[in-house]
Amino acid sequence: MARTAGSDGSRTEAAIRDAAVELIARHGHEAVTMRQLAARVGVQPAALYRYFPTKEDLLFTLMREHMQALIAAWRSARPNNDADSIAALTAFITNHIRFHLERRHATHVSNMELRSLSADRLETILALRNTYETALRHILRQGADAGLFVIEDTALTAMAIIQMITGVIVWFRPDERLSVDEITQNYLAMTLRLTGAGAPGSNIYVRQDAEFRTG
Amino acid sequence: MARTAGSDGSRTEAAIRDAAVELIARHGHEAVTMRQLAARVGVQPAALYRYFPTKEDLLFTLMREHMQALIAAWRSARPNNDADSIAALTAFITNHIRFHLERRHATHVSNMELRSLSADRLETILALRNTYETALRHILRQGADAGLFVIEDTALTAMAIIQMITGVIVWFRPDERLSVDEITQNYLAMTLRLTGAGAPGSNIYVRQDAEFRTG
DNA sequence: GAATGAATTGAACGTTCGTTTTATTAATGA
DNA sequence: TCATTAATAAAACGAACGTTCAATTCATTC
Repeated sequence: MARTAGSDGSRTEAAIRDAAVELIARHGHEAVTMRQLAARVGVQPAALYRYFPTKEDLLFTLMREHMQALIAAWRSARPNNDADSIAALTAFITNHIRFHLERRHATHVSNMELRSLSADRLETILALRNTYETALRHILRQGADAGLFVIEDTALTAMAIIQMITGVIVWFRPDERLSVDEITQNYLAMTLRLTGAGAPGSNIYVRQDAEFRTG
Repeated sequence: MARTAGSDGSRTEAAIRDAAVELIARHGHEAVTMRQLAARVGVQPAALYRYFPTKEDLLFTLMREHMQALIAAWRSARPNNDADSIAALTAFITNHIRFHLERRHATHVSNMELRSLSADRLETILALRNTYETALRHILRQGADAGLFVIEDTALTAMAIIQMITGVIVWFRPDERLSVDEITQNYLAMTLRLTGAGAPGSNIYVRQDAEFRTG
């Protein structure tokens, strides 16, 4: 046997990516073998090496493209510069949760498999992550400066929010009793309270809460 | 060679546990080899099998004892039943962050290596985790019933808080610019706002924030 | 319809893995 | 002091690992 009937390089590569994301998310990069991955795709192990030179290259490619897609998604979703900080934060939370719920497996890979990367590749992924997180820090700082937020420490608050809203992929399952919209609205309400967007003197807290309860 | 001078079973076992927690936290369970672990401890690979029958047994033991220690820590730290929900939540957050910052490596192992466990052992660890998380859900529900908290969904809020306050181990480093106390107070303030403990009509929010800023 | 390149197989390489077995030495207790 | 037990070393096991290479077949082009 050799080349199989109907074989197509671009289709095979896509199948490898899809299978790899799912397998690595479930079992971890170290635990997934090239033979296991090949079996899932329906090819022989050697065929994988036509598309990715090493096992780590495959992992790195998946992670880098996921991070780039996340940054691109935020670039499309963010409001104009003249929007107020609460609108910007709302857009950030909404985009983040939607993006991550649509790509639970890929997010798991990008968050959990950093230690399987070589030093310079780790640096690349962390730089992309920092680019994304800086967007949130900017929103928080602008809102705090404008007196809209109550924030003790911008960097710490940004980490706390990121951890909280990314954590949704840990417990969310497709058959969840709450819809994606309900979950998003709920996390948004919590984030706005957490940032003091509903602090005394502002009516935003009450409005948000009422919206959630009646929606 | 055979038994070495000064060798002591209980000391060797403790050394294996310590080295295993650190290595697994850094590289992952699959990536750590028994030879690597033995070298770190300073014994031959075969010596490990006197203390743990298999590699997975070692991992499971570390995870189970960590979860049991976490539950025990909360049992000692929790206030009386007649304490109000805000005091209970404060105690929970404070205990959680202190415990996790003291055991960053073990927490990493318990949170990240679940997929390396067999089905029934996974169930055991998840049951322990559920026991712990139920304590938080109780606090949130009691506080919401008493009108002290504003919570849309108890289970979801509990997950969000757990993710947020456990996430501290991801970015915290021993040389952090903030002290453990500062970090704890900051997370506590965020959690109280998130749960609406500073909702309009309550003066708790303002008090907490002022305490943090002046402390 | 022959030539050329793309896609894949099948087999094998050397290495490393978790684990087992056996022998040997150090500590312990009568 | 002498048997006994605890603690380890040394060596080896078969299996599985990531990866390579030559051979082979399908698709495409002229």
